[in-house]
Amino acid sequence: MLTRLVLNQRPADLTPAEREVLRAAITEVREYDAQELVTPAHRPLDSSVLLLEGMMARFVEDRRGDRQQMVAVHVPGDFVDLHGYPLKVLDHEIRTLTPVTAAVVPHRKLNVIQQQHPDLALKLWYLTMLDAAMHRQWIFRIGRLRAPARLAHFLCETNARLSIVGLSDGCQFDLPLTQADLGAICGLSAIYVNRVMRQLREQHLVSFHGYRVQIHDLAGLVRLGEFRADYLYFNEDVGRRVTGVPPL
Amino acid sequence: MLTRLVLNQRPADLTPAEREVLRAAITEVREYDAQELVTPAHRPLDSSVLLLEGMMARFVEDRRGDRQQMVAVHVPGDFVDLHGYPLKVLDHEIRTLTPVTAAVVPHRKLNVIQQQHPDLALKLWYLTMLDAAMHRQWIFRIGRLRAPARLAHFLCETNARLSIVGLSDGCQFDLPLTQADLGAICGLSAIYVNRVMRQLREQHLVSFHGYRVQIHDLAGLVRLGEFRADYLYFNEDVGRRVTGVPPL
DNA sequence: CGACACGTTGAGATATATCAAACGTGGTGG
DNA sequence: CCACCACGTTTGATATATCTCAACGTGTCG
Repeated sequence: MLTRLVLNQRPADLTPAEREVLRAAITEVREYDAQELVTPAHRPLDSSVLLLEGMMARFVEDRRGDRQQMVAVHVPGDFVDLHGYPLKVLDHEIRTLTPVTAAVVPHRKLNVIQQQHPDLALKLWYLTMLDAAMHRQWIFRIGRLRAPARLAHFLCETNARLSIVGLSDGCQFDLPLTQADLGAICGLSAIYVNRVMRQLREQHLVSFHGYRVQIHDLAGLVRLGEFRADYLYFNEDVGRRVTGVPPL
Repeated sequence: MLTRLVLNQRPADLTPAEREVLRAAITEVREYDAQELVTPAHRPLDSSVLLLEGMMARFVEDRRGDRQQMVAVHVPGDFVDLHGYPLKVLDHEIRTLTPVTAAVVPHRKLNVIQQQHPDLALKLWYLTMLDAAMHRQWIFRIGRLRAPARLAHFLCETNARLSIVGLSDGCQFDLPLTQADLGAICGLSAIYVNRVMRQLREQHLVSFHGYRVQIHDLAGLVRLGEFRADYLYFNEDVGRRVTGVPPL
């Protein structure tokens, strides 16, 4: 089912009826190439996209437009630009990182949900608040952590998010990002990302094979990145699992 | 009127009837001292606060709890922890920076709005999306800008936000933050903030007298900080004014 | 085969942090 | 009234993290 992923394993998980309402709001499923612009900045929007397969990201550009800061990475199950529904116009752009399959939900359908399904509407609001919580951790990551910890923190977050949608087995997952991308995420230069990744490898925390990440010491990575899973608002057992606490 | 400030000068400004509904949801007006904890992290909440006078801020703590990253600063008119309504539990704490007057809105009142006033509920959602947009610019500021530009960007944002609530005349405002606070905002050490502030002063961009900021060259500050006001979602004329574009 | 994107390494430049010390300032208690 | 303290600011000297430039390797794809 197309909407099985949304809010999965969170306290505010959707009811079957709500899933059905949301599913019915999808008018189209679209395919995108890698590196394709999905939502431009500063243009009025009339629909939002729900990511089914592949990865997408959001970018804030600086004045010259070359050096971009990534402010969010999206995995399957994310309602990528749901915030475009209340905002109408975005302050950043959204692009695919890989080939993508995504469901389109027109804002007129969301209007109906907002008017007639207040409980579901609240859960959609909640969903956008999860994004905001992740934004705050990105600020913390870049503002307070040194480069190795930044990478570690990002890898922990990504591992956790991929875990609950079945795209990480808890220590191994695909991460289709170049070192330049990781730099745009962590506020580092691509070259320094390279050196820091080597450090992490030499400390036997993670290794990288092509675009595949293998975590060798999750607890160590969590410690280095000062990662706490609580801001992802998973159910408790999930939170424990993704921070390397062994199951009871 | 207590709610006059909310969403003021934005396209989604409240109607008089909506203002009245929101005003009626306030059960109490509370006073706080400076540096007081208003909302702890990781505790269930049952009300949110609307800031009327003074300034507040939100903090994400690192593992040791000493070095904190500020992720948001709040000025009068901000619905500081409205996001606590959908989230129920916060991933960060909220403290006052100055003595504060704030209105308390219980979540049970927000439930009624969510159920019975979908248009107003959407505007409240919108309000939390403005916070998220500011989070994204904080990420950009810390991730892509050098220290002088970070300070400049933050000062531009704060000047703009204070302007629309009448607390800046466009080039002068009170900013009750220590240099250590500015460091916690910009991801810099307090000592370096001091040196960078001197640079800004020597370039005749801004000067500081106690806790009063005077902007001498707004256009220059905007350029240095690569500041664009669009993410604040003001009406157009306001946006032009706060970026130093002279009135026609 | 050449072009191109990405990864890797080295050397050197620069931005920022850290440590230490001195200086104001306002408040507080004697 | 003074002595004192806590707190914030300012400055200098030095350490460190990170960036930039340049070069080279590798795989992929036309």
